Order: sequence, then structure tokens, then C-alpha cells
Amino acid sequence: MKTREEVRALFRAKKVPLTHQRLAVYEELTGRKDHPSAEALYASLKKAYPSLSLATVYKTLQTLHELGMVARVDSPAAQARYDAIVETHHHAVCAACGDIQDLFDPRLDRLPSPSAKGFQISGHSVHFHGLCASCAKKAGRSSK
Amino acid sequence: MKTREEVRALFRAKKVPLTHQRLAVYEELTGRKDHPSAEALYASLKKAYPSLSLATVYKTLQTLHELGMVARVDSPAAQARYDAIVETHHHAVCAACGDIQDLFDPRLDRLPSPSAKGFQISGHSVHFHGLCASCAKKAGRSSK
DNA sequence: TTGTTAGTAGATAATAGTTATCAACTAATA
DNA sequence: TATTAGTTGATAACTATTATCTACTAACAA
Repeated sequence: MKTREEVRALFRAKKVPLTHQRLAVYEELTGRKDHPSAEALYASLKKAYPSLSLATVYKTLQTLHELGMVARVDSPAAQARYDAIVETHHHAVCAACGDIQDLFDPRLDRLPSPSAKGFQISGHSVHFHGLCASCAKKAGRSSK
Repeated sequence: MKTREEVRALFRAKKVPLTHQRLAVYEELTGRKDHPSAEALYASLKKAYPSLSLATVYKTLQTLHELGMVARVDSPAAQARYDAIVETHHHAVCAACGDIQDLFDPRLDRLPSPSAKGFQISGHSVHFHGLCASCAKKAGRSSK
């Protein structure tokens, strides 16, 4: 977890003005272990910052993403989800509820590089799909 | 490439009425090597089937997806892209133009199964990201 | 500390992609 | 060929996201 001063330094290094709103969005995201959507972040922040606008959350996430400070997880649930962890890692996505879980496994970080004609590959991510613990339990119950 | 009779049998096996529209959408998709969006398919089909509705293309793709007859590739370009290949394979996605390329590499089909607490994993897919041949060329030119 | 300015926030309109609705039609069965 | 459940086409509605524009604020210099 980064201290507020570290965050401040990070923004300065990127030469991007640090506003209260940006700090709030970034801290909220780093403080969470789920992968909230823009809307979900907005809902959480609204309590502490009643004047915050949803558009600002969107713009801030976009900015942070361009700066490489947050990662974007494209979920099948149409709504983009964000992740404060930008280091290489992978995800397990629940097909039922859309829940996303982080996976850290160095064995997945280096994969055989495939032959994609002419493609200049800069990275990869592995998406596991299936059912999360609670949805698997529900599915088990209802099918019996 | 499936014959029309094979396609017909496939639909019958799934107990889904085979309409002209469904056949057209499915054949168009299997006949293409790119990963068209609903809109792109609609544009192609409109010439041969002027009365076809975009809503029908969406519904048909959804139906085919539920039946496991087509795969859905969630692209970062907001628009969902479809793939007639449902066998396990992976993708390279161009960060610049959104182009998606199929990758077949059995080494990627069996990955070490990660420890996702309680997650019941049913499959996975690997997304490589980078620049496709033509975008890489363009990027090289403009940065010099 | 204050003044200046480039860039940002908030409010809201606009847009893009997708889904819902519903009357008219059609594929599949008898 | 008649029946009926399910589908199509047209379009309205909806959801997520982006654009626009004016007032505001962070960052820097004096």
C-alpha cells in the first residue's frame, strides 16, 4: 500500500496535476481488492465527495490508465473493470456473476511466444473462466 | 468448412429452428477469417439480404453463442467480436487498430492451473497484445 | 503569498453498442 | 395443409461511455 506522499510523488513524476478527485479515485481503487467499474467507484466515493461527478471518475480512470497507473480488465459484462495492480498478473472471471479475481503465478508470466505473423507482441494476459466459489455453490444446489 | 447440410444437421441437433437469417449469419461468420462485430456482419449481409435487421444479427449471435456454435472475443474496443472457431485457441489483439488474430498453439492450451480460492475453472484463453504487422510498420515510420 | 495560466471538474448533452418490445411472419411438427 | 411455438423486422429504450463547455483550481513564477 502506497503512502499519500508516494502517490503524490508518482503524479509529479508523470507531470500530471494532482487534484483531490484524482487522489480520491486512485486511493479508493488501490484500497479495494475487487475490480470495480467506474460506476462502482463513483458510488463509493460519492459519500465522501458529494460533489464528485461520474464523468470525472471516467476521465480520471482513463488518465490513470494512459499513465500506466491502473490496469483495465475487459470483462464480458460489457462494463470495463479496473485494477490498481499494474504488475503482470492474470485473472479468473466468474461466468455467472462477473466477479474477477487476481491470480499471481510466475509460471503464467512467461509463456511460449506464439507465431503470429508480423505481430509485435508486447505482453499477454491469461483469463481463466469458470465459476467463483459462491456461484459454484449456488449452481450445485439448484441442479440437485 | 462445413457443408450446408452439416450446418442444417447442427441446428437440428440443437433443436433450434433454422431460419434463413440464422443460416446466413452463421455461414457469413464461418466464411470469414477476421473477427467481425455484429455491425460488420450486418453490413456484409445487407447486400444479399436487404430486409435483414441489425437486431436479428445481434439476437442470432447471442443464440449461436449460447449454443456454443460461435465464440465471443471481448475486445478492448468496446465492441464485442465474434469467432466461428469454438475450439480452444488464443488471440493476438492489436492495441492500435483492434485487429484480432487467431493463434493456435497447443503449448498454450494446457497451462499450470493457478490457485484461485474456490474457483471452479472450466477453461482459459490467452490474449497477447501488441501491434499487428501493418500498425507496427506505421508506428515505426512515424516515430523516425 | 498572490497572480497567471494551462489544465481540470462538474453538469449535462450526445453517442455507440446492445437489448427489449410487439405485431406480422415462418419453420417444424402433426 | 393447418397449427403453433418461436422468430423477424422496425424501432424504442437502455446502458456505458465520451464530448462539450463554463467555472474552477493546481502549479509555477514573481
